[in-house]
Amino acid sequence: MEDKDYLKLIGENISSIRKSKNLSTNEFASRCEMEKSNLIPIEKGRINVTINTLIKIANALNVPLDDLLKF
Amino acid sequence: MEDKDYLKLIGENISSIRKSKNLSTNEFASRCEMEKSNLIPIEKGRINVTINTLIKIANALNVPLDDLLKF
DNA sequence: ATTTTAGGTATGATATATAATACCTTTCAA
DNA sequence: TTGAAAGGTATTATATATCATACCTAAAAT
Repeated sequence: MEDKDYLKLIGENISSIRKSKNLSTNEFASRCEMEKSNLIPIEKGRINVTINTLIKIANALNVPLDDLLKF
Repeated sequence: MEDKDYLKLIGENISSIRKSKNLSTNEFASRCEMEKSNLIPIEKGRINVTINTLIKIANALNVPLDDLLKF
């Protein structure tokens, strides 16, 4: 599997968990203490996220890190 | 748990798996197609690795990504 | 004794993740 | 019929991940 594919899957995981918790991108960004302009491309799989960012996201979504990395 | 702690744990995971497979840092770096000068600080938990790098590492070690992220 | 090999550090260059801000469009409630 | 609130994009700036290379020390191998 290509790197890009992993990023896309991670983005989809994040996006679908966020939606399942009824969080807007704004609310989500504020919980992550990150910029929406950075989070949306992450959900689209356009950014090669760092582990610290993934941890922030997992915390904001209140899920274990593993949930973001299911392939 | 602090970000730094996660990085340290991930580094320890990587280091101990590498050693358990009897890989030198040079051989490891070459399998990752990465620089040793970047991998050693990762093992020390000094670098906020990206997902693509973690995936390269997991592939080089022939373990699932999850194995690097056990806390 | 000399050479390898292994772990490790230092440094300058380049690519890119993230911040910060502004803006656009559509939808829907007031 | 306006004006929030939603998803999304664009851009500039800053921090830092990764590359590329050179170098050091200690321990083993020859």
